[in-house]
Amino acid sequence: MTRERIVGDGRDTAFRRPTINDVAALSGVSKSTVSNVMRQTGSVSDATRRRVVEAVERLGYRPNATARNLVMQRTNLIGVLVGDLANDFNAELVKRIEQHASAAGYTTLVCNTGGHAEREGSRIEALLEQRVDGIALLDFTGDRAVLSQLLGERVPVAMVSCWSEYADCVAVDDMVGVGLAVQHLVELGHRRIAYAVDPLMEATTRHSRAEAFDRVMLRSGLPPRSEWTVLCGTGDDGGDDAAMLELLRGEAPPTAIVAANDHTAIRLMELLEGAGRAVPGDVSLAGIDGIDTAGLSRIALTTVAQPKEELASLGVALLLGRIESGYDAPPQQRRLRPALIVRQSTAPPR
Amino acid sequence: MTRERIVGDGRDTAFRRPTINDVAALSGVSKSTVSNVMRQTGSVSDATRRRVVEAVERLGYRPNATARNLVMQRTNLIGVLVGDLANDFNAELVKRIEQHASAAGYTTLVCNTGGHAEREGSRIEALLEQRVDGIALLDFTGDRAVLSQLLGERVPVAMVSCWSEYADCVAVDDMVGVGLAVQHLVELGHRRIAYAVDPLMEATTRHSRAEAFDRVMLRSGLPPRSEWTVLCGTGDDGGDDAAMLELLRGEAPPTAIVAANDHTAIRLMELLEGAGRAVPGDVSLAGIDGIDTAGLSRIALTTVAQPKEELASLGVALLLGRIESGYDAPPQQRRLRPALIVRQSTAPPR
DNA sequence: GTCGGTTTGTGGAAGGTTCCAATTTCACGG
DNA sequence: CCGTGAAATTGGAACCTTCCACAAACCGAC
Repeated sequence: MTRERIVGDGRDTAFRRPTINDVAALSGVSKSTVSNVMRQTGSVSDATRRRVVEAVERLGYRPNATARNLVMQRTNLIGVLVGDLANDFNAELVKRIEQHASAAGYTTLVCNTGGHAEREGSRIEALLEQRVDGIALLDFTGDRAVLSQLLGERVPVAMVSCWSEYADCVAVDDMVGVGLAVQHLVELGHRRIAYAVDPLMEATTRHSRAEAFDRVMLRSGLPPRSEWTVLCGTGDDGGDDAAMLELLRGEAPPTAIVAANDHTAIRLMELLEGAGRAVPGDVSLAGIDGIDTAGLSRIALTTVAQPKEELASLGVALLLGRIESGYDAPPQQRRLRPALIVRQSTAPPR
Repeated sequence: MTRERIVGDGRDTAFRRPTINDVAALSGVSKSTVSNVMRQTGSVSDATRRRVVEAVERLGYRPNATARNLVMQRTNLIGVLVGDLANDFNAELVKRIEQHASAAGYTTLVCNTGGHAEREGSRIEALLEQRVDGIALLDFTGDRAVLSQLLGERVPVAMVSCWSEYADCVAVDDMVGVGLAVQHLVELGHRRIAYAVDPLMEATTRHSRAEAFDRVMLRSGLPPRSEWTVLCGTGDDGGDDAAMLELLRGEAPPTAIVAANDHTAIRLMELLEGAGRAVPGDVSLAGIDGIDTAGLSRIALTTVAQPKEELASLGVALLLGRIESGYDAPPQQRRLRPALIVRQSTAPPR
């Protein structure tokens, strides 16, 4: 039962975790009975149960999930793929997803892709090798190879706050969200409105919000101008903050900016004020997401808040539903309604 | 090789992932050879290798990590326990830890404990069942039962930004950190300095910073007053924001506050300004951690920044070191030096 | 050809569970 | 005391790998 000592330095003894067989031997029953006791299945007499429980405690036995996973073809693990955990919105979402998942008995594997398709692919590969029961995608680079890799694998996938027609999805209705922001600005009197894109943002959402912006502007009788859609960023991410400043320096510049997400809106707020433009004095600024930081009174960013809690709970529910009741069912897609939160970063134009 | 159809609705066919045996059968070699090809071990002829690789691709074979884990007694999984992922500092740390771990071939299991010892215990239990190779503790409630549970398990543990004499640790030197903050305030002319505690904060760090504060104050010839150490919080977390406001309303109130972390400092900034106290006009405010939000020009919080990148990389290095070169070695403990970042939330007293 | 040595390939055990069919034990009525 | 059905218990197969000792094939030299 115990192995021999391995080395001579006197402190390293072969250490073996107790197995179900050790428990069986100590309590004088078969491993099947121990298994039944541990899982509370089958029928075992009280006396036997007590003896087994005692042996379990004496030995400090803990079932080996690895072995269980192998035989059950089930790991109770779910993977969460996120672009940038340092983005408040993602962090909050992941936190809530982990909570719901663990309440349902699942443990969460988190992978940060940094928005690189290559990394995304390799992390998915790792998740699939670990035989996760399902994957929640919070960010998706949109890389076609990755998508087909995933779809070809028959692994349940739920997209949370992003979108694909082939998988279960839950996301905010971007037409409504962007509409709320634009309408608010229009009501304040703005006519010249620019749109700031975050190059690091998840691809499907990025497109859908950008498209929504154009449609909403048109609907408000304000034909969008393509040069007023600016990719903002520090440079190494493919965006160009200078372009936005340039735009504001031109004649008849935008009097308001809708940013594709709060993270960008707050960066922009820094940028503008650093360049001597007051917010909302010179330019109004609205974001999307509703991160906590936007609510600080010193930031006071007007934003279209996503219902994070519903996003997380519905996302987990969709994923677990697919895991537990079969892979083959038409994808379920849920659109949630966002809510406008008006703060002090927006005001009537000069 | 393929199983029979299962149900009659015509779309659900028993699906089995290909195993190493399927590959072996298709390519006409033994599973051992397939294994050798996959792991690039042993010696296999070019011709055979090609045939195997082709079969692997045809079948879409992916090694089953579950089976491998079982036989290798190794999962290449590490657990990360964090109190609150929605706290910027933690999110950034987790992100970096995940990066380092995955670069080293490990996948990361993230658990959010919410600061509850009970939840902490149950999440650790889950991690141990999954047979993670090691656990990184970013937050530790300090619960003794949990600690002994962990220490009794012979599982490698590294504490990142928290401390225990029994495990590998890497954290900032709190005496130095708090010292920098206090010294800065003293140099500005403050004599009456309060200390704001975050009740949700990780226990060991909370104590060490609180103790450091007292010692540093004493050293500066400013005997700390116990009623000036205030547990700040919304109430449901055990803290009491009102108490801090009360304190400021008294006579000869503190002219400066050191907060145990940036998160609390920023909350306090909101609170104070909401109550009509200007920062830094009426009260100076300094935090600890150096989160990104503190650097926003509208927040401009003076803070003692932790070297996040070193914390993460060293933490992972310590953990992997212990995993890969033996459990029994004296704990390694590393103290890093924090750095003061002076911004606009601190100024000379009135 | 045969011999030694190297390269290449193989079969089977082990790893720790769950599940199921089969067996043993038990309690009770006849 | 036997038979019966239910309750309790058990042994072995299966899950999919890795690893190791061993076998087969091959090669060049004599």
